[in-house]
Amino acid sequence: MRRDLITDAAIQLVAEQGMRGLTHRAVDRRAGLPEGSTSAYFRTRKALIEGFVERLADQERFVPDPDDVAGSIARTLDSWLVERNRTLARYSAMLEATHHPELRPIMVHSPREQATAIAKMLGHQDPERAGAHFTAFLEGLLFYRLVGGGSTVGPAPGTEESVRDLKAAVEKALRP
Amino acid sequence: MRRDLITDAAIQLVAEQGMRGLTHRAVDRRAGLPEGSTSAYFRTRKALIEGFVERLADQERFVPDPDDVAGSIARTLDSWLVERNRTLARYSAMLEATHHPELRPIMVHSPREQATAIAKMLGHQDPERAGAHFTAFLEGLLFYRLVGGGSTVGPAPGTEESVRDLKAAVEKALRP
DNA sequence: TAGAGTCTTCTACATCTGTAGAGGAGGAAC
DNA sequence: GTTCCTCCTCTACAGATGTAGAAGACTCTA
Repeated sequence: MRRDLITDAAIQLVAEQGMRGLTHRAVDRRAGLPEGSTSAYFRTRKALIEGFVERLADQERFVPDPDDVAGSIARTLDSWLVERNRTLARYSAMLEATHHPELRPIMVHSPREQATAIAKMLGHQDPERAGAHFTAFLEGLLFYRLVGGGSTVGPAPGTEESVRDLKAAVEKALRP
Repeated sequence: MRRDLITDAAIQLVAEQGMRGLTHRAVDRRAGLPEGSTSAYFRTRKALIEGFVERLADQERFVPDPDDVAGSIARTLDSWLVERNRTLARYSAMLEATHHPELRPIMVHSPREQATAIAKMLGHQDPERAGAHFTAFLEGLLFYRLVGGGSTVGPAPGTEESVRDLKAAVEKALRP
């Protein structure tokens, strides 16, 4: 699918060079397509941005295992660290949404409601707030590991140690 | 000081339009200076970026009150939420540092060592890790409040309620 | 007051970017 | 085979951008 080829190239570009690197022609080159291809599929830059954010949102799906909440969350986080570029692109997109409101509905961000549900399940009083804090913690864990101080921090993603470390942190955050 | 005028305008621009909005001429306009001013002070775009990141780093100084660790941290966090644009610009800079290594030494990010020290003080075993998790949590709290789901979340910054909410979160995170 | 040195403004230009449209290639329908 | 339609590639162009240097305004010293 040409369209996915293009949005995937856009994601890589944004991860590697930031939003500034996202130009029609740069995407053409990155995807190995003839000049003008990206411009044909996404006539405006706004459309291109929305296209790549949609692609990001499509690929994002997470269902926690009720028998191993902390473990499944830790594994998911670790996989996001492994897919470094996708996650970096996601942060760029979130920052972009700050001054580009049309993007917000695309990145619905159901995680928050999930977190509230989990907090309720674990018997927090005020699960609303606990869920928000929990989400913040996860978001921060990820962000900090990926860009904290400008570069990666902590055990190498994809290893057992990484998952273990993440799991310990998640367990602590889940504690009432 | 012309130089500070320029870097301050750059910070606002980046917060409002992202890195892409950071161009020499846009900074001139934003700062109300004649065209060419920014270009004279920062001949290349790279220099301009480094200039504004330095300015950000200069303004960032945090010393926790040992008698009220959680409270002083919470108040600082709240003040960063109030200075929304500065904090947003900082996130843009962190993302930028990902593919622009020269920026890393500028944003030294001492918070991490401070966090380790605090963790040690509070008697955590493995203060290294506890400090890292704590920093991640704070970073996440901030990030999530400011850009979570694409827009601001939680109690209005600058209010007593905001500080109280933050303090509760910080206290929990500080618990061994 | 004259001169030297710095700060500021203006102008130039090659390159890149967003966006549009013209036309071709290929396949399906008839 | 002809017609139609969709998908793709190429070209054009106005405007923005990075960067450099020329020239004017200002400031301080002697």
